Amino acid sequence: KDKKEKKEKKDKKLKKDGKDKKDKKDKKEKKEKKDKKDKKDKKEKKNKKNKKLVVKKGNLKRVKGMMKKKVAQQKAQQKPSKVIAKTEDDYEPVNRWWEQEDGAAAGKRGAKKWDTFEHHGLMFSEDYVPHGIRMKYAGEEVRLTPAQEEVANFWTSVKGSEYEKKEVFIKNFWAAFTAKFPEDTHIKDFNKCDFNDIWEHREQERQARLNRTKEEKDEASKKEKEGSYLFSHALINGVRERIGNFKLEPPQLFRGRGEHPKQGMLKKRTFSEAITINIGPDACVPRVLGLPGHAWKDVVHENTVTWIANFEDSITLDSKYVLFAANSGIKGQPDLLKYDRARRLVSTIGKIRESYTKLQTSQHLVDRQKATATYFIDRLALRVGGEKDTEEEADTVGCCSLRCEHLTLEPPDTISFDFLGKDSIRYQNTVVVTEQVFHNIDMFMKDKKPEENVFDKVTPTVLNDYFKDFMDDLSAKVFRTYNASYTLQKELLKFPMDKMHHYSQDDLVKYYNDANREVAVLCNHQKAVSKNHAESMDKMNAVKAKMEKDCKTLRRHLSSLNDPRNEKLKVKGEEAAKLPSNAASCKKKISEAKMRLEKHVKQMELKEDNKTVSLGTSKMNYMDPRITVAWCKKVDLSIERVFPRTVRSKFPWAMHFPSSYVFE
DNA sequence: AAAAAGACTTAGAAAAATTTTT
DNA sequence: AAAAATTTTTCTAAGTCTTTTT
Repeated sequence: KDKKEKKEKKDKKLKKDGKDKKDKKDKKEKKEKKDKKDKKDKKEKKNKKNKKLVVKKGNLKRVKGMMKKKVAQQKAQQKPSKVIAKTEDDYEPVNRWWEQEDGAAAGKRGAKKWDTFEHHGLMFSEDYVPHGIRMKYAGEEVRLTPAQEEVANFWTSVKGSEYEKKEVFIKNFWAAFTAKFPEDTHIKDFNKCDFNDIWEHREQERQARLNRTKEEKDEASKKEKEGSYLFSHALINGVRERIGNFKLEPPQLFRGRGEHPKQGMLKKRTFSEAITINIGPDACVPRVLGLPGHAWKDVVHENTVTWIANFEDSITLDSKYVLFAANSGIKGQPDLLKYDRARRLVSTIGKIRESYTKLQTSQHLVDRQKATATYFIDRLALRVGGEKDTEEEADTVGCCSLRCEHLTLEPPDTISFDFLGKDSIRYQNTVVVTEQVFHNIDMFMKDKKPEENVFDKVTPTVLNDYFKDFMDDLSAKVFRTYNASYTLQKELLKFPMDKMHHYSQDDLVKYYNDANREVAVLCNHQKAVSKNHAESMDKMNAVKAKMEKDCKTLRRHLSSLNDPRNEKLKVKGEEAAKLPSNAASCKKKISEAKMRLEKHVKQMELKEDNKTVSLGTSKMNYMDPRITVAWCKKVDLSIERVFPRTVRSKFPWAMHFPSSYVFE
């Protein structure tokens, strides 16, 4: 049965691919693509061999079953004399946990995650290799020790970014840099330092790397893969799964977001002595590869957690985790539960709204604040906003930590928000609220200083405890997931199914992206304006002007064609030759040119609208992927057009849902 | 009851890869 | 063929939220 389904899928895909290609590509391109694909296939075959090796090394009983399966798979693949096309399923065997009954059960927090678990530890970066380029101090060359030189390198890698100009960053870097010098050094003044030679040298290296030929790049990435394949996957319950961050973070100057007080501090190289390894009790403890003579801090066998290793971050001093990649079952299971939780909120939200509307008039200040804060979390999809220590972190806020200075009240019912949220992203929004909410906020803010909290009686714990009354696994963040998914569905439902056939695949993608954008705006997912946005906008404006001129020229030409008495156009030879010789063809040209102009203007608008909006975050984290899958099936749009590979491989469990799926 | 620890999700920047334009 | 633009992937910072400790 399984095979049949797979085959069907493949066939469908093939057809679609064909269609897409016909749309645009000419034959040449087709051929090229095929070649590329063939290459890929070869590569993947090699990888598979490697995988087998890894499996062989494993000493687990379960592996035997897997091996049999794999052999069978391979035989099946070898049999047909011609392989016409491969799907992604052929490249990486997926762990189909969702096909088992209650397959996501292990996704619950604290549930047992594995019976057997083995991996090869973490990948350490190579030791620092000095280049010997000197810095200048007050015009004089200074020879640097390797340790000094390394920190100097870190500084040059920040050149051209905002960090280079930030006072705090410079201060912290300077402290880290001078710590590498003896106390009696004459190097005392940052402004007398000139790192340009070092920058130049590293920039040259960077350019050389960028300018490598395709072959050289492929060769390098092949080598890189060979070097990391040992570490990139773990074997959990006998299933090979990708690890997300198996490479240790290279040392660098800490790049905190916004006004982070620790930006520019030296983030030190992590050694094995700071790392705890989590692994099956029967598995071999991995060697500390690359650091001879070193040992792990500890080895534990905890099968109720998802981490592979855990180490202390030298900047924040709290622990960081090495975790599985997003496409792994161990990440997929809790993710599925997350979206189902948000779905259950759809049928509970009515009760919650009723409750908090009532509580907004409560005699108890705590309840009143709680209910009003919940209103924001529900209606504006604000984050809950835990307390932060501004000595240690950037000063950002969420709902509970909003201060009076972040709100402006405009009677009778309008509130303006202006604050820095997560990642120091600015949230600016003006909303009309209910009379009661306005009254409450006004009351909470009365007699408070700008730097005091609006909701001084409420903390995330208070809110989350309140939410537990309605659903035992409801917390503040679920409202964001719910809101995002609900909005996507609402927007996609507006699609006119009866006019479906007037929509090209590109039109459908645009329709989807418009819905996606609604969600991203709601969640305030932003990105920095690209460096050359203004420039390319200017270019597009120039093209627009040219198009408008062309339209005008054609219209004048038409009028002179219609009536010779009208003023003749004064155009030069080449351009004149292009003008049509009769009125009918001129009319046609005008309408064509008009269409082109309209399309171009639309494109410009879209670009401007998208300038600061990031669609990816909601796609990866907030919108139930089954809504997208269902819609794509309904309108016959191939999922690849809206879900890039990373997204598809994160949501394999969502792909089989039918077009009738609803988020409710 | 408050604070800290612990574990995991969510986030934008930057790098890398790919596609489009010149 | 090179350059520019755009998309995708990688990286790791920055949140949330539950559990444990004080």
